Amino acid sequence: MPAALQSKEAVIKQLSAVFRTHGYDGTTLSLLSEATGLVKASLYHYFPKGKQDMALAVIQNRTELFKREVIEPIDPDLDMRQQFEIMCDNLIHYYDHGRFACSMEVFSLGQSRILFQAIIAERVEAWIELLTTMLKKAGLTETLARQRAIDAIVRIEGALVVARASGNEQYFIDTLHALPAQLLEQ
Amino acid sequence: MPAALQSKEAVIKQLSAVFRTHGYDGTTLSLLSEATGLVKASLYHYFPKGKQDMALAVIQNRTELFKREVIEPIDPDLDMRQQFEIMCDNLIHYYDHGRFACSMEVFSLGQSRILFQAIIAERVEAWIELLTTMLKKAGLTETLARQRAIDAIVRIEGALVVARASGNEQYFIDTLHALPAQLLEQ
DNA sequence: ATCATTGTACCGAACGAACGGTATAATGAT
DNA sequence: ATCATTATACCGTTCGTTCGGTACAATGAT
Repeated sequence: MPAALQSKEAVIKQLSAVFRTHGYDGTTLSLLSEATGLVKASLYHYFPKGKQDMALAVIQNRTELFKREVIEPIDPDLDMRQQFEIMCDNLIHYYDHGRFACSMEVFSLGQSRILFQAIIAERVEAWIELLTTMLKKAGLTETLARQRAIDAIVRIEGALVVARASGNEQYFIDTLHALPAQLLEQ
Repeated sequence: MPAALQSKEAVIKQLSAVFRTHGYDGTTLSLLSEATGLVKASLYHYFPKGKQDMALAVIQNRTELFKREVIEPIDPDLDMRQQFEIMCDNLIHYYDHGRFACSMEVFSLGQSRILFQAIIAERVEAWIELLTTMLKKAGLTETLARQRAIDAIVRIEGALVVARASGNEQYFIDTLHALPAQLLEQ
Protein backbone atom coordinates (compact mmCIF):
# COMPACT_ATOMS: atom_id res chain seq x y z
CA MET A 1 0.00 0.00 0.00
CA PRO A 2 1.10 3.60 -0.53
CA ALA A 3 2.65 5.41 2.41
CA ALA A 4 0.32 7.98 3.98
CA LEU A 5 1.44 11.54 3.33
CA GLN A 6 0.76 12.34 6.96
CA SER A 7 -0.31 10.36 10.01
CA LYS A 8 -3.96 10.22 10.93
CA GLU A 9 -3.20 12.02 14.20
CA ALA A 10 -1.59 14.86 12.24
CA VAL A 11 -4.72 15.12 10.11
CA ILE A 12 -6.95 15.14 13.19
CA LYS A 13 -4.91 17.90 14.79
CA GLN A 14 -5.50 20.07 11.74
CA LEU A 15 -9.21 19.27 11.80
CA SER A 16 -9.16 20.22 15.46
CA ALA A 17 -7.87 23.72 14.77
CA VAL A 18 -10.63 24.30 12.24
CA PHE A 19 -13.45 23.03 14.46
CA ARG A 20 -12.16 25.01 17.43
CA THR A 21 -11.99 28.19 15.35
CA HIS A 22 -15.29 27.93 13.48
CA GLY A 23 -17.44 25.67 15.64
CA TYR A 24 -19.15 22.57 14.28
CA ASP A 25 -21.74 24.30 12.11
CA GLY A 26 -19.27 26.91 10.91
CA THR A 27 -16.79 24.26 9.85
CA THR A 28 -17.21 23.31 6.21
CA LEU A 29 -15.64 20.43 4.35
CA SER A 30 -13.90 23.01 2.19
CA LEU A 31 -12.21 24.51 5.24
CA LEU A 32 -11.22 21.06 6.46
CA SER A 33 -9.95 20.20 3.00
CA GLU A 34 -7.89 23.37 2.84
CA ALA A 35 -6.43 22.81 6.30
CA THR A 36 -5.39 19.21 5.69
CA GLY A 37 -4.47 19.39 2.02
CA LEU A 38 -6.81 16.47 1.40
CA VAL A 39 -9.74 16.86 -0.96
CA LYS A 40 -13.19 16.15 0.37
CA ALA A 41 -13.33 12.65 -1.03
CA SER A 42 -10.05 11.81 0.71
CA LEU A 43 -11.40 12.99 4.02
CA TYR A 44 -14.23 10.53 3.54
CA HIS A 45 -11.67 7.79 3.18
CA TYR A 46 -10.41 8.49 6.70
CA PHE A 47 -13.81 9.35 8.16
CA PRO A 48 -16.47 7.31 6.36
CA LYS A 49 -19.38 8.93 8.18
CA GLY A 50 -18.19 12.39 7.22
CA LYS A 51 -18.28 15.52 9.29
CA GLN A 52 -19.71 13.81 12.35
CA ASP A 53 -16.88 11.28 12.31
CA MET A 54 -14.31 14.04 12.02
CA ALA A 55 -15.76 15.94 14.97
CA LEU A 56 -15.88 12.76 17.02
CA ALA A 57 -12.25 12.04 16.16
CA VAL A 58 -11.36 15.54 17.34
CA ILE A 59 -13.19 15.03 20.63
CA GLN A 60 -11.44 11.71 21.21
CA ASN A 61 -8.08 13.18 20.24
CA ARG A 62 -8.57 16.08 22.64
CA THR A 63 -9.53 13.70 25.44
CA GLU A 64 -6.41 11.64 24.86
CA LEU A 65 -4.21 14.70 24.45
CA PHE A 66 -5.53 16.05 27.73
CA LYS A 67 -4.52 12.90 29.55
CA ARG A 68 -1.19 12.57 27.77
CA GLU A 69 0.02 16.16 27.78
CA VAL A 70 -1.75 17.76 30.71
CA ILE A 71 -2.20 15.09 33.40
CA GLU A 72 0.33 12.32 32.90
CA PRO A 73 3.42 14.57 32.90
CA ILE A 74 2.59 15.65 36.46
CA ASP A 75 5.03 14.08 38.91
CA PRO A 76 2.91 12.79 41.82
CA ASP A 77 5.85 13.07 44.22
CA LEU A 78 5.91 16.86 44.00
CA ASP A 79 3.91 18.85 46.52
CA MET A 80 0.42 19.72 45.39
CA ARG A 81 1.16 23.38 44.77
CA GLN A 82 3.88 22.44 42.31
CA GLN A 83 1.63 19.84 40.71
CA PHE A 84 -1.01 22.47 40.03
CA GLU A 85 1.59 24.82 38.61
CA ILE A 86 2.76 22.19 36.15
CA MET A 87 -0.82 21.35 35.26
CA CYS A 88 -1.58 24.99 34.45
CA ASP A 89 1.55 25.31 32.33
CA ASN A 90 0.49 22.18 30.47
CA LEU A 91 -3.00 23.62 30.02
CA ILE A 92 -1.59 26.76 28.43
CA HIS A 93 0.00 24.60 25.76
CA TYR A 94 -2.99 22.28 25.50
CA TYR A 95 -5.15 25.31 24.68
CA ASP A 96 -2.54 26.77 22.32
CA HIS A 97 -2.03 29.86 24.50
CA GLY A 98 -5.73 30.72 24.10
CA ARG A 99 -5.61 30.92 20.30
CA PHE A 100 -8.42 28.39 19.82
CA ALA A 101 -11.57 27.63 21.75
CA CYS A 102 -12.12 24.54 23.88
CA SER A 103 -13.66 21.62 21.99
CA MET A 104 -16.22 21.19 24.78
CA GLU A 105 -17.29 24.78 24.24
CA VAL A 106 -17.71 24.66 20.48
CA PHE A 107 -19.32 21.22 20.38
CA SER A 108 -22.01 22.30 22.82
CA LEU A 109 -23.35 24.85 20.33
CA GLY A 110 -25.77 24.35 17.45
CA GLN A 111 -26.25 20.98 15.79
CA SER A 112 -23.28 19.45 17.54
CA ARG A 113 -24.88 20.08 20.91
CA ILE A 114 -27.45 17.38 20.18
CA LEU A 115 -24.91 15.07 18.57
CA PHE A 116 -22.29 15.17 21.32
CA GLN A 117 -24.18 16.31 24.42
CA ALA A 118 -23.64 13.08 26.35
CA ILE A 119 -19.95 12.63 25.64
CA ILE A 120 -19.14 16.28 26.36
CA ALA A 121 -21.08 16.27 29.63
CA GLU A 122 -19.16 13.15 30.64
CA ARG A 123 -15.84 14.88 29.99
CA VAL A 124 -16.82 17.90 32.09
CA GLU A 125 -17.83 15.73 35.02
CA ALA A 126 -14.70 13.61 34.71
CA TRP A 127 -12.56 16.72 34.82
CA ILE A 128 -14.40 17.96 37.90
CA GLU A 129 -13.80 14.61 39.60
CA LEU A 130 -10.11 14.64 38.72
CA LEU A 131 -9.54 18.10 40.15
CA THR A 132 -11.63 17.30 43.23
CA THR A 133 -9.41 14.32 43.97
CA MET A 134 -6.26 16.40 43.56
CA LEU A 135 -7.60 19.14 45.83
CA LYS A 136 -8.54 16.62 48.52
CA LYS A 137 -4.97 15.35 48.40
CA ALA A 138 -3.93 18.94 48.99
CA GLY A 139 -5.87 18.84 52.25
CA LEU A 140 -9.18 20.45 51.33
CA THR A 141 -12.48 19.04 52.52
CA GLU A 142 -14.66 17.16 50.05
CA THR A 143 -17.11 20.05 49.76
CA LEU A 144 -14.52 22.76 49.32
CA ALA A 145 -12.47 20.61 46.95
CA ARG A 146 -15.46 20.14 44.67
CA GLN A 147 -16.34 23.84 44.75
CA ARG A 148 -12.79 24.81 43.84
CA ALA A 149 -12.60 22.15 41.13
CA ILE A 150 -15.69 23.56 39.44
CA ASP A 151 -14.37 27.08 39.91
CA ALA A 152 -11.08 26.13 38.25
CA ILE A 153 -12.78 24.76 35.15
CA VAL A 154 -15.14 27.72 35.06
CA ARG A 155 -12.14 30.03 35.11
CA ILE A 156 -10.25 28.14 32.41
CA GLU A 157 -13.24 28.07 30.06
CA GLY A 158 -14.10 31.67 30.85
CA ALA A 159 -10.55 32.83 30.27
CA LEU A 160 -10.61 31.23 26.83
CA VAL A 161 -13.81 33.08 25.98
CA VAL A 162 -12.63 36.44 27.30
CA ALA A 163 -9.29 36.11 25.51
CA ARG A 164 -11.00 35.30 22.24
CA ALA A 165 -13.74 37.93 22.54
CA SER A 166 -11.28 40.67 23.46
CA GLY A 167 -8.65 39.52 20.98
CA ASN A 168 -6.13 39.52 23.84
CA GLU A 169 -4.66 36.12 24.67
CA GLN A 170 -2.96 37.57 27.72
CA TYR A 171 -6.23 37.29 29.64
CA PHE A 172 -5.97 33.54 29.26
CA ILE A 173 -2.31 33.32 30.21
CA ASP A 174 -2.75 35.55 33.26
CA THR A 175 -5.78 33.64 34.48
CA LEU A 176 -3.95 30.34 34.28
CA HIS A 177 -0.90 31.68 36.04
CA ALA A 178 -3.04 32.91 38.90
CA LEU A 179 -4.93 29.64 39.22
CA PRO A 180 -2.61 27.48 41.37
CA ALA A 181 -2.50 30.01 44.20
CA GLN A 182 -6.25 30.55 44.06
CA LEU A 183 -7.00 26.84 44.21
CA LEU A 184 -5.04 26.37 47.42
CA GLU A 185 -5.45 29.69 49.20
CA GLN A 186 -6.15 29.97 52.95
CA MET B 1 -50.45 51.28 7.91
CA PRO B 2 -50.97 47.76 9.17
CA ALA B 3 -49.87 47.26 12.72
CA ALA B 4 -46.82 45.09 13.04
CA LEU B 5 -47.67 41.71 14.49
CA GLN B 6 -44.94 42.21 17.06
CA SER B 7 -42.55 44.99 18.00
CA LYS B 8 -39.12 45.04 16.46
CA GLU B 9 -37.58 44.49 19.89
CA ALA B 10 -39.69 41.37 20.33
CA VAL B 11 -38.46 40.10 16.99
CA ILE B 12 -34.85 40.84 17.90
CA LYS B 13 -35.21 38.96 21.17
CA GLN B 14 -36.29 35.89 19.26
CA LEU B 15 -33.39 36.27 16.84
CA SER B 16 -31.16 36.57 19.87
CA ALA B 17 -32.21 33.19 21.24
CA VAL B 18 -31.44 31.53 17.92
CA PHE B 19 -28.02 33.15 17.48
CA ARG B 20 -27.07 32.37 21.08
CA THR B 21 -28.08 28.74 20.66
CA HIS B 22 -26.58 28.01 17.25
CA GLY B 23 -23.83 30.59 16.85
CA TYR B 24 -23.62 32.89 13.83
CA ASP B 25 -22.64 30.28 11.25
CA GLY B 26 -25.04 27.72 12.64
CA THR B 27 -27.94 30.14 12.48
CA THR B 28 -29.86 29.82 9.21
CA LEU B 29 -32.52 32.10 7.85
CA SER B 30 -34.92 29.17 8.12
CA LEU B 31 -34.28 28.93 11.86
CA LEU B 32 -34.74 32.67 12.24
CA SER B 33 -37.90 32.55 10.18
CA GLU B 34 -39.26 29.70 12.24
CA ALA B 35 -38.43 31.41 15.54
CA THR B 36 -40.02 34.72 14.63
CA GLY B 37 -42.94 33.48 12.54
CA LEU B 38 -41.77 35.89 9.85
CA VAL B 39 -41.06 34.70 6.37
CA LYS B 40 -37.67 35.53 4.83
CA ALA B 41 -39.02 38.50 2.88
CA SER B 42 -40.32 39.98 6.11
CA LEU B 43 -37.00 39.54 7.86
CA TYR B 44 -35.34 41.33 4.95
CA HIS B 45 -37.86 44.10 5.26
CA TYR B 46 -36.74 44.71 8.85
CA PHE B 47 -33.08 43.93 8.24
CA PRO B 48 -32.22 44.94 4.68
CA LYS B 49 -28.66 43.70 4.84
CA GLY B 50 -29.79 40.28 5.98
CA LYS B 51 -28.10 37.98 8.44
CA GLN B 52 -25.32 40.44 9.26
CA ASP B 53 -27.89 43.11 10.09
CA MET B 54 -29.80 40.72 12.30
CA ALA B 55 -26.68 39.71 14.22
CA LEU B 56 -25.73 43.35 14.63
CA ALA B 57 -29.21 44.14 15.93
CA VAL B 58 -28.82 41.33 18.44
CA ILE B 59 -25.47 42.68 19.62
CA GLN B 60 -26.90 46.18 20.02
CA ASN B 61 -30.00 44.85 21.76
CA ARG B 62 -27.87 42.85 24.19
CA THR B 63 -25.73 45.90 24.91
CA GLU B 64 -28.79 47.98 25.62
CA LEU B 65 -30.46 45.22 27.63
CA PHE B 66 -27.33 44.87 29.71
CA LYS B 67 -27.42 48.53 30.64
CA ARG B 68 -31.16 48.62 31.18
CA GLU B 69 -31.73 45.38 33.06
CA VAL B 70 -28.40 44.65 34.70
CA ILE B 71 -26.75 47.96 35.55
CA GLU B 72 -29.39 50.69 35.78
CA PRO B 73 -31.61 48.92 38.32
CA ILE B 74 -28.73 48.95 40.82
CA ASP B 75 -29.42 51.52 43.54
CA PRO B 76 -26.14 53.44 44.00
CA ASP B 77 -27.06 54.29 47.61
CA LEU B 78 -26.83 50.67 48.72
CA ASP B 79 -23.51 49.41 50.05
CA MET B 80 -21.29 47.82 47.43
CA ARG B 81 -21.86 44.26 48.61
CA GLN B 82 -25.59 44.66 48.09
CA GLN B 83 -25.01 46.33 44.72
CA PHE B 84 -23.00 43.34 43.53
CA GLU B 85 -25.66 40.96 44.79
CA ILE B 86 -28.33 42.76 42.81
CA MET B 87 -26.10 42.86 39.75
CA CYS B 88 -25.55 39.11 39.90
CA ASP B 89 -29.27 38.44 40.29
CA ASN B 90 -29.85 40.66 37.26
CA LEU B 91 -27.16 38.78 35.35
CA ILE B 92 -28.88 35.47 36.02
CA HIS B 93 -31.97 36.82 34.29
CA TYR B 94 -29.98 38.58 31.58
CA TYR B 95 -28.40 35.22 30.69
CA ASP B 96 -31.72 33.38 30.94
CA HIS B 97 -30.50 31.24 33.86
CA GLY B 98 -27.70 29.87 31.68
CA ARG B 99 -29.99 28.48 29.01
CA PHE B 100 -28.29 30.37 26.17
CA ALA B 101 -24.71 31.38 25.49
CA CYS B 102 -23.37 34.92 25.74
CA SER B 103 -23.57 36.87 22.49
CA MET B 104 -19.93 37.91 22.90
CA GLU B 105 -18.99 34.24 23.04
CA VAL B 106 -20.87 33.08 19.96
CA PHE B 107 -20.03 36.12 17.83
CA SER B 108 -16.33 35.60 18.40
CA LEU B 109 -16.43 32.25 16.59
CA GLY B 110 -16.23 31.51 12.86
CA GLN B 111 -17.21 34.10 10.28
CA SER B 112 -18.74 36.42 12.83
CA ARG B 113 -15.40 36.75 14.58
CA ILE B 114 -14.07 38.76 11.64
CA LEU B 115 -17.31 40.69 11.19
CA PHE B 116 -17.79 41.77 14.82
CA GLN B 117 -14.31 41.50 16.36
CA ALA B 118 -13.97 45.21 17.05
CA ILE B 119 -17.40 45.83 18.54
CA ILE B 120 -17.20 42.71 20.75
CA ALA B 121 -13.73 43.57 22.02
CA GLU B 122 -15.02 47.04 22.87
CA ARG B 123 -17.85 45.55 24.91
CA VAL B 124 -15.52 43.31 26.88
CA GLU B 125 -13.22 46.20 27.73
CA ALA B 126 -16.14 48.44 28.66
CA TRP B 127 -17.45 45.78 31.02
CA ILE B 128 -14.03 45.42 32.63
CA GLU B 129 -13.88 49.20 33.13
CA LEU B 130 -17.36 49.28 34.65
CA LEU B 131 -16.58 46.56 37.18
CA THR B 132 -13.19 48.07 37.96
CA THR B 133 -14.86 51.37 38.83
CA MET B 134 -17.39 49.63 41.06
CA LEU B 135 -14.67 47.66 42.86
CA LYS B 136 -12.62 50.78 43.47
CA LYS B 137 -15.69 52.34 45.05
CA ALA B 138 -15.77 49.29 47.29
CA GLY B 139 -12.32 50.23 48.53
CA LEU B 140 -10.04 48.06 46.42
CA THR B 141 -6.84 49.41 44.90
CA GLU B 142 -6.76 50.13 41.17
CA THR B 143 -4.64 47.04 40.46
CA LEU B 144 -6.68 44.64 42.55
CA ALA B 145 -9.95 46.10 41.30
CA ARG B 146 -8.97 45.47 37.71
CA GLN B 147 -7.80 41.93 38.45
CA ARG B 148 -11.06 41.11 40.19
CA ALA B 149 -13.10 42.74 37.43
CA ILE B 150 -11.48 40.51 34.82
CA ASP B 151 -11.87 37.52 37.09
CA ALA B 152 -15.59 38.22 37.49
CA ILE B 153 -16.20 38.32 33.75
CA VAL B 154 -14.03 35.25 33.26
CA ARG B 155 -16.15 33.43 35.82
CA ILE B 156 -19.46 34.52 34.31
CA GLU B 157 -18.46 33.49 30.79
CA GLY B 158 -16.91 30.28 32.05
CA ALA B 159 -19.97 29.39 34.10
CA LEU B 160 -22.12 29.76 30.99
CA VAL B 161 -19.84 27.39 29.07
CA VAL B 162 -19.65 24.81 31.85
CA ALA B 163 -23.41 24.90 32.39
CA ARG B 164 -24.05 24.40 28.70
CA ALA B 165 -21.40 21.74 28.17
CA SER B 166 -22.52 19.73 31.18
CA GLY B 167 -26.21 20.30 30.54
CA ASN B 168 -26.54 21.51 34.13
CA GLU B 169 -27.61 25.14 34.50
CA GLN B 170 -27.02 24.96 38.24
CA TYR B 171 -23.30 25.47 37.64
CA PHE B 172 -24.15 28.91 36.27
CA ILE B 173 -26.54 29.83 39.06
CA ASP B 174 -24.15 28.68 41.79
CA THR B 175 -21.22 30.54 40.28
CA LEU B 176 -23.18 33.77 40.13
CA HIS B 177 -24.44 33.42 43.67
CA ALA B 178 -20.88 32.97 44.93
CA LEU B 179 -19.55 35.94 42.98
CA PRO B 180 -20.37 38.94 45.23
CA ALA B 181 -18.53 37.49 48.21
CA GLN B 182 -15.53 36.52 46.08
CA LEU B 183 -15.26 39.97 44.54
CA LEU B 184 -15.00 41.67 47.91
CA GLU B 185 -13.22 39.09 50.07
CA GLN B 186 -10.43 39.98 52.51
C1' DA C 1 12.77 -13.43 -9.26
C1' DT C 2 8.37 -12.69 -11.35
C1' DC C 3 3.94 -10.94 -11.63
C1' DA C 4 -1.05 -11.04 -11.03
C1' DT C 5 -3.73 -9.93 -6.90
C1' DT C 6 -5.10 -7.38 -3.04
C1' DG C 7 -5.86 -3.56 0.06
C1' DT C 8 -4.83 1.13 1.24
C1' DA C 9 -4.39 6.06 0.06
C1' DC C 10 -6.12 9.37 -2.51
C1' DC C 11 -8.78 12.23 -6.01
C1' DG C 12 -12.20 14.44 -9.87
C1' DA C 13 -16.66 15.10 -10.78
C1' DA C 14 -21.07 15.28 -9.70
C1' DC C 15 -25.33 14.80 -6.67
C1' DG C 16 -29.67 16.75 -4.37
C1' DA C 17 -30.55 19.82 -0.72
C1' DA C 18 -30.10 23.84 1.63
C1' DC C 19 -27.81 28.09 1.91
C1' DG C 20 -28.21 33.49 1.94
C1' DG C 21 -30.45 36.64 -0.71
C1' DT C 22 -33.78 39.07 -4.17
C1' DA C 23 -37.63 40.43 -7.23
C1' DT C 24 -42.32 41.30 -7.49
C1' DA C 25 -47.09 40.92 -6.80
C1' DA C 26 -50.74 40.62 -3.37
C1' DT C 27 -52.59 42.14 1.05
C1' DG C 28 -54.81 45.13 4.23
C1' DA C 29 -54.96 48.96 7.72
C1' DT C 30 -55.05 53.81 7.41
C1' DA D 1 -55.01 55.71 -2.62
C1' DT D 2 -51.16 54.86 -0.02
C1' DC D 3 -47.66 52.24 1.76
C1' DA D 4 -45.92 49.13 5.36
C1' DT D 5 -45.98 44.39 5.34
C1' DT D 6 -46.13 39.65 3.63
C1' DA D 7 -46.41 35.61 0.13
C1' DT D 8 -44.62 33.27 -3.64
C1' DA D 9 -41.28 32.13 -6.50
C1' DC D 10 -36.89 32.17 -7.77
C1' DC D 11 -31.57 33.19 -8.14
C1' DG D 12 -26.62 31.57 -7.96
C1' DT D 13 -23.67 29.35 -4.69
C1' DT D 14 -22.14 26.24 -1.47
C1' DC D 15 -23.28 22.66 1.52
C1' DG D 16 -22.32 17.55 2.94
C1' DT D 17 -22.11 13.47 0.59
C1' DT D 18 -21.29 9.81 -2.88
C1' DC D 19 -19.48 7.34 -6.81
C1' DG D 20 -16.18 5.66 -9.80
C1' DG D 21 -11.91 5.48 -10.29
C1' DT D 22 -6.28 5.80 -10.20
C1' DA D 23 -1.68 5.19 -7.90
C1' DC D 24 1.03 2.42 -5.31
C1' DA D 25 3.05 -0.80 -1.98
C1' DA D 26 2.86 -5.29 0.06
C1' DT D 27 1.63 -10.19 -0.70
C1' DG D 28 2.07 -14.89 -2.24
C1' DA D 29 1.85 -18.51 -5.70
C1' DT D 30 4.75 -19.69 -9.22
